[in-house]
Amino acid sequence: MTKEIPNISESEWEVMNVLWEKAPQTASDVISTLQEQTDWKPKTVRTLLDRLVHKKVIGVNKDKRVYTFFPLYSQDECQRAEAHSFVKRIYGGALKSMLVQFVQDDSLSEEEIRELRSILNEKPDKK
Amino acid sequence: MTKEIPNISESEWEVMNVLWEKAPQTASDVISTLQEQTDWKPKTVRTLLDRLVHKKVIGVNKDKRVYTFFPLYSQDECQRAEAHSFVKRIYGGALKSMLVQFVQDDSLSEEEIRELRSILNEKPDKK
DNA sequence: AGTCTAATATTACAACTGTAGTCTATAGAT
DNA sequence: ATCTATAGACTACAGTTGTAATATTAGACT
Repeated sequence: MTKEIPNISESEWEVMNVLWEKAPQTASDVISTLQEQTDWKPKTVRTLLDRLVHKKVIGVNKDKRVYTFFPLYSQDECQRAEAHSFVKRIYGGALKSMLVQFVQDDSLSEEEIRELRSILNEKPDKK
Repeated sequence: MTKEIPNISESEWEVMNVLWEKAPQTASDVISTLQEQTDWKPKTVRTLLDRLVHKKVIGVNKDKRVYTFFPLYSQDECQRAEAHSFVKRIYGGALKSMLVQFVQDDSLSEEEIRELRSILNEKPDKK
């Protein structure tokens, strides 16, 4: 019964990341934060917010003169949704292929590899 | 000096996967294969092939009356490109977060986990 | 040689995206 | 009460994507 999460575009993800960081936030808040990381004009961010509201990925509180926005899905939910469709599309579902690639690429630090090992080791035996 | 790989859309990836499987192939070949996995009309697949040619992701051999198509980039290259930008966007670059999520999700079979462990173990110590 | 068929080439068209700009209304400043 | 800066609403506009349909052309068949 997993709710169907709407598609979130690349730019929209940036906005979502800001809102997951802290919510609710006003448009100006989000704009300020994004101004530091991107070169988008305020109106651009505003459009992205409006689109996310329209797509029902975020909600908006209109009680006050200045609206505030907040996510309607957890970051975790959205990440999982994206990740699964991504792995399916790009690796034909073979998650392992991707991991192998990353490990080969040295995308992971020694530290991360150690952590990963322990995560894998702690993984309880399948039911 | 990594060549800039053009963006490959979701549908286009399906086509690419067919061509990486075997190349060169005629449009009909690709169409047949995809007809088994999708419900796309032949013309749709044809359009995707044309677009990939236009984007210079695949090449086309026009010597014969019936053209044949072939990838211009290896699957590996494209996967890496996609994967890196994906992890950056969705997980803020924290690959580990994604892996943890997958492991938690039981996305990996016992078998895969075993394999992964050995991959991690064999990973030579960093220079 | 004429016709049919299968490929190729061209065109379509709406939704989604990236990237804003203009118009309107209102809270705050004077 | 009036003016002004801002927030919000509406509009813009081209490129990408999904999803094809129509038109043309050149071998294959009769």
